[in-house]
Amino acid sequence: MKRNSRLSLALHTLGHMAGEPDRVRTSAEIAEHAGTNPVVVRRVLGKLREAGLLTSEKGHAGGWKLARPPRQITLADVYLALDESLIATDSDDQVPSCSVEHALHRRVTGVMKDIEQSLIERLGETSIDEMRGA
Amino acid sequence: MKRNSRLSLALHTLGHMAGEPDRVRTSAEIAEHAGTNPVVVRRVLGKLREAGLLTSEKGHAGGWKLARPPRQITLADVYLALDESLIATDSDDQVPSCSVEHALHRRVTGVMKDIEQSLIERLGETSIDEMRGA
DNA sequence: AATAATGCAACTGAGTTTGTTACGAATAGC
DNA sequence: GCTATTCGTAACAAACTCAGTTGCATTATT
Repeated sequence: MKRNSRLSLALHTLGHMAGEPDRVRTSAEIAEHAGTNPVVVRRVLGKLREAGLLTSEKGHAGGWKLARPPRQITLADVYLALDESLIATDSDDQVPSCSVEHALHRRVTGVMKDIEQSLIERLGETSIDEMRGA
Repeated sequence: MKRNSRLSLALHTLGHMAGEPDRVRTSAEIAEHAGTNPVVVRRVLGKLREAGLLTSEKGHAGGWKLARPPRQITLADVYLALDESLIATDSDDQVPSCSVEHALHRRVTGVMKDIEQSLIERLGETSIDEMRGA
């Protein structure tokens, strides 16, 4: 895998789950489908669980399941859950001292935040139901 | 610096240039403002030059300048010039063999491409003139 | 008790990216 | 022509990121 593999893994898995919402899947099963490792799956799906998109059960017959109907989970939910912040600006310890620089910096940051907001709104228009498979 | 520093560096520099479009700036000067290294600046701005957004002149009194009026350079131009592909899908050597998987894979890929297209369109609505400083 | 699953920490290896040095090529001014 | 200045590029080091892996504790079912 390469870049954005977390987002990709999340979307593929949710796409599967949207097809059979009631089926409980183990991380091993999901990892097999995705061609990766169960621990990696648990790491990514753990984020989605924290965000309330999935539930997981330990022990025998445990595994992962959607926490809501597929139509009520949007790509924005997934994006925010993964906390990727693709349009991230530089860190706060990087703010320039010069006032002209500072003004420009704030403007650039503001524009980037606007763009990210637009992206999130756009993502909110698509539910995982719209890419379900099987 | 951290993540997306290339995009950030490009936007900050273009923001400056949009404020004084005729002024020629050296990579050393730009690097000083950005708190980085001239070679790093040349690397990033080189991409923008390849895309036709900037011009550079060697030798005495050489340096960098906008190739077009600030209003005619959009954030989409910058994004595409840097070739970042934030919403990139996984590489082609990763396509699954199972037909069900394959169908889902194509759908997920399609959705991600749509999203990236939306992002680019949104970026095209803002020109670097709108974040000019000084 | 045995089995099967998640949760989590720690480590490794590959890959990416920034920073740096060095040097060649081109240009302007003297 | 000579010199100073600047870009262009290659090569390398250091830091960081990330997927993958192992190991083990915890929890739940049988």
